[in-house]
Amino acid sequence: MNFDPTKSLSGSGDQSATHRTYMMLRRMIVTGVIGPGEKLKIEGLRKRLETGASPIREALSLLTSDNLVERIDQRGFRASPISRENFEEILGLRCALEDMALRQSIAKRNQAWEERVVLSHHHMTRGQGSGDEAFEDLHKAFHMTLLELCEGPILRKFCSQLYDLNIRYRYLAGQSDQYKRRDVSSEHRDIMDAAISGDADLASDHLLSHYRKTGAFLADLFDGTEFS
Amino acid sequence: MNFDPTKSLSGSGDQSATHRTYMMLRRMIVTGVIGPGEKLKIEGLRKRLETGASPIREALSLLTSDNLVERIDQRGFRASPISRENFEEILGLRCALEDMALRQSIAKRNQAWEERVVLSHHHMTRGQGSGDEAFEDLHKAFHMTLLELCEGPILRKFCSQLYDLNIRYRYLAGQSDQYKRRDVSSEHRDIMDAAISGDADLASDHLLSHYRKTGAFLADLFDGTEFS
DNA sequence: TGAGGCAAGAATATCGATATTTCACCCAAT
DNA sequence: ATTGGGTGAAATATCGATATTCTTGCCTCA
Repeated sequence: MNFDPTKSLSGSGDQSATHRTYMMLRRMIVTGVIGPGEKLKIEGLRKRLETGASPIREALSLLTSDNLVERIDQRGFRASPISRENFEEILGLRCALEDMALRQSIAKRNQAWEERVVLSHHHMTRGQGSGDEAFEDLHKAFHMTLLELCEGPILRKFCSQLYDLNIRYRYLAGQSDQYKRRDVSSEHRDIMDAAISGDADLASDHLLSHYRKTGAFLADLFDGTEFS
Repeated sequence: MNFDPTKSLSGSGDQSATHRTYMMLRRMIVTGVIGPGEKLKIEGLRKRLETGASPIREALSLLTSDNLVERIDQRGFRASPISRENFEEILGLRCALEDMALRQSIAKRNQAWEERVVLSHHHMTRGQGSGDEAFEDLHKAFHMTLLELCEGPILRKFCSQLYDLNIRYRYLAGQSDQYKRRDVSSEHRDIMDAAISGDADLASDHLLSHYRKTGAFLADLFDGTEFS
């Protein structure tokens, strides 16, 4: 007795409701549509996302391990709170792990990889005209491509998680625009050029300084007004 | 932090069924009761663990992010497979992250921490007579106590995850016994002494050599007989 | 004989409903 | 006035049932 019109989207395979829900919730939390510390009520989300309770609970469980959602036993879920300490830990870990991953990746570089790096950089440059979210996707793709050849999937996963956590702070600060306009292009180009030429030390320097610059920029906001 | 699985712990209420299920499944996978790559059928687990399908699905989702379980969209869950590459990545990452965490921890050391380290070491030494699982819990507690003061919870969580993944290989190799009997006591003592005296370099050396020794030992097993 | 496809069976994903638990508020008693 | 207890409302955790999807084995047709 159950017709779901969204389910019959021409032959091309749907993903599971859980996966859809996971992606939507993640985006909502990262972009700040759902604020830090906000209570995530099943019933509310059920209506908002037009799905049942089970997919939502599962998606939230998944997000828990991404450190985007906290589970309070017997008391539901809430979006992870933010804090200066949290931000600083993310930045520090990110620098350490991406440094490691980038060096491994460069060590194993080959032509196909170099081409993918150039391409993703190009796409990102092009995407500066698009909306914030579209640009951020391309931006992430570029950074992840740089790490693509690193030793293993676990490290890549950690980096990806930390990336999302970091981006979240940028969205919350509402500075995504400003960031895009900052002269970040040259920083990206420096990283890319060094990586492709195989100079791991230089590439890592550029990468970390890129992160720390953005980091210092955001850290100031904590001293400013908001941020409970 | 895990007490007796029977629910009636005086006064303090039960944990949720999801949490119980999570702990049980995790233990079963880590200790090899559930083998690598094994299909995890909801219905089977439902009967085996005497609970409903929802808690099991949620527990499996949680385990997915610990890299102990893989989710195959629309095709259920399976215990993560093992491989030499996977093992080596775990070992390498573990060395890198625990090195970092241990140094941070030592840098912030204080008397209360030193006492906890000594105590957990003592408990571990004592526990060598107990069963494998009991000893492994104490062993983990000791190592995690060493990292207790590190900068943040994310790093600790990563270390804890990697620890479990590593231990799993030891169980799968069926060498937990042998490990216990190896002269691991002196290695632990060296680590502890260096940590407490504040010599981060020395402590880290001891810790990493401790891991690598065990690592080399296990790696040989891959060349030996089994391991699908 | 082999490839392709259909059908039955099994397993998953999801829904709706219910039993517990928690939370917020009010009232009484000191 | 403040604390303690109790009550009702809201939300969660869990269960049982159903719709969907995948798998496997068999049968037909070239």
